[in-house]
Amino acid sequence: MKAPLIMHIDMNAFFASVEQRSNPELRGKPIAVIGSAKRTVVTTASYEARRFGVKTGMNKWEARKACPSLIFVIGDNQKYIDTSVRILAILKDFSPRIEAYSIDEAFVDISGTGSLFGSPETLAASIKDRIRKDLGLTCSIGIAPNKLLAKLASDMKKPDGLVIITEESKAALLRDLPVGELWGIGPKLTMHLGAMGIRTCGQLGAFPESILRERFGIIGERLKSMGQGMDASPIVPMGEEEEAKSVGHSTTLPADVSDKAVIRRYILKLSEMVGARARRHNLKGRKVSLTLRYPDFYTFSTQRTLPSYTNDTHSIYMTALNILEAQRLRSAVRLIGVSIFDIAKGSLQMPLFEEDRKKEKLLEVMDSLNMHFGEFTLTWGTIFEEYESEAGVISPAWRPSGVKMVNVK
DNA sequence: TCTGGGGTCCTAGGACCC
DNA sequence: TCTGGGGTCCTAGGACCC
Repeated sequence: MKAPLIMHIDMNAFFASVEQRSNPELRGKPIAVIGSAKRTVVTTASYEARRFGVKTGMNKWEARKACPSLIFVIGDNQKYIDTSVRILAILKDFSPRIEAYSIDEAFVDISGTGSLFGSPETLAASIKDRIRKDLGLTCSIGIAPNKLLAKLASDMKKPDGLVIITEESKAALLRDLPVGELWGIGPKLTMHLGAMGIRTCGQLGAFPESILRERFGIIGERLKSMGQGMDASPIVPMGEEEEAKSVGHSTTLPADVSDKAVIRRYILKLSEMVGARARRHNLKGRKVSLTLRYPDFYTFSTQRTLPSYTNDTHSIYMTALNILEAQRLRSAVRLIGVSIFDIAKGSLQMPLFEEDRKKEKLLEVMDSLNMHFGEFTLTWGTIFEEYESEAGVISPAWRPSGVKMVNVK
């Protein structure tokens, strides 16, 4: 049996690089890709901007303060989607087993490709070449026996890096590596582990599993093996992904809102976005949740279980509205979110009654019209123009196809 | 004139049933 | 008057990821 070999490809400053590629005036300059909404954050900073300390997640003012000459570019999701699809097509030439992990990252199973494409170094060089020639973009590539280490490797040299970790080299690498560098160990776990005297992967890998398990539950079982650089998680090739488990949309309002009528209209818009996307993919949910965020960032969501599975905008809206009406708002609201979950494939849940069938027909017509004439041409109730300009930032949970191919205008 | 949006997985506690 | 345990469903919330 051939030894598993996994490649992780991480596009360098993806959105910013695509913008610099398509607009020569931006090349070599500090730029930050942002959303078009009023309260937006930096999605990606170019390497020139990063040198000034501009980071993902900064708001515009923080970013401007870090780098006064920073150029803000409003992101163009369709451009990134098209580019991502082309990258995946290039990867397809090298292996059929590709996991589109996010819009700018992919795992490729390159086990046993040696006879076709040469050594891992040669293969990585060929892929980098194709991406550079065809798209004018650079990427960092990590190659290792599993996904955990491949991801770590691609992160070790940026931009345009290539790092290979082998079974033989991993122990020396992990010995002094901070645990927080590992994929899946975030700030909180780093803190808790630190309090236990565990700071490096070497220490984590040598720690008694029983204690980790006791302290961290099911995650604890994995932690020790992660510290040892072991990971059995499989590549999930494109087209073999599991069905989505939830479908949702949320929006940060241009300004905090306390008027319930306005909040209701946003809930309607979000319900329609959720319903339309779920219907497009024939998914129905049995639970609806409404999320509210207050100006102090206190965020909570309340869910309600429905008697049957639905993807009907009206049902989603009414349920979310019921949740809202049961709340006493603490203050003005900053963010509103609506999602459905506990998902079933729609065809498994045929409507029982004629009324429901008629409603479904109506929704189908509405959806097809909206598809031709743009979102929200037709919808339940009134959606005012004032909301049309709200634009989102593309989700990294994005997939080239299926329900996760969200493209918020 | 602060702090986006879309996800997954896990845990804990309470209701309810046998 | 005091004593269970197991199982499922449900909700809320947190950690993590890009």
